[in-house]
Amino acid sequence: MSVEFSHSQALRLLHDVSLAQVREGGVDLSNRQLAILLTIYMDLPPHTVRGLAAKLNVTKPVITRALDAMGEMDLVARRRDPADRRNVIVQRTVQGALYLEKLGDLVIANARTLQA
Amino acid sequence: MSVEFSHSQALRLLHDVSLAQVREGGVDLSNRQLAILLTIYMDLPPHTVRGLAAKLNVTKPVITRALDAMGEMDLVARRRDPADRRNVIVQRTVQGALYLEKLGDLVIANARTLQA
DNA sequence: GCGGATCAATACGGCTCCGTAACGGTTTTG
DNA sequence: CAAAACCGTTACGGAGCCGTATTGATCCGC
Repeated sequence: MSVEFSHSQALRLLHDVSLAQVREGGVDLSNRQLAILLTIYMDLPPHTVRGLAAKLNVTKPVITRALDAMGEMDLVARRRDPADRRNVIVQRTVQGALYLEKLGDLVIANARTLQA
Repeated sequence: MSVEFSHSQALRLLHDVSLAQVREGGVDLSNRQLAILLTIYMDLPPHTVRGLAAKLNVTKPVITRALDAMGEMDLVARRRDPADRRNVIVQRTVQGALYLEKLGDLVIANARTLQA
């Protein structure tokens, strides 16, 4: 089932969500970091640095640094691939799942208040 | 008319939109900048630096710097208030309206593809 | 008018992220 | 096995944004 809404509803939703994020002032991820985090949690594993870099069309150091930052916040975890020890497998964490759950709730709550 | 969707739909929408923004690699605004831009275009004018700072719960220099950056991209314009020359009135631009129109289209297009 | 209040902008030091390039560790190839 | 390929990380210089404090301009109360 697809979701339909108007142009102004779409912008209003973005506005309300980003405003809530800014006003809250808690965890504040860049657009790139959020894209990486959501990819890790919504696309099928396994996720490697190289794979994420290709999927997001950015360089590998960008992924490494984003994982450093989000790992510091316990939003993701890293682990060497035992099968090929050159690879790093990026894994989800309880903290990360919790963060995205709240983010999803925020979107839903704001979507519900949209006027046509 | 409100818009209802599921938790995973909400996150999928965020994922697709942020991914498109990152992959595209064009104009990339911080969360704060986007919140400011959307406020300028969706809330009733007039918009002052102080007013925006209060609405977003950030300090005034944050607004000034964001307006500097977005003004450089022609997404917003500044003008002294003739009635009280201490104030600066923030105005919309054609370029800014165009950017938000594309952004809204991106959200709508992605929302349409959501699966239940 | 003059002093204080109010507005936006700027100065400053610090932090984060960027892109390119180089690096060690691991695996594959010939 | 040695050489080449591959993977993730780190080094480096540069750019952008942060918060606090200050400045310069303008308005208001007495």
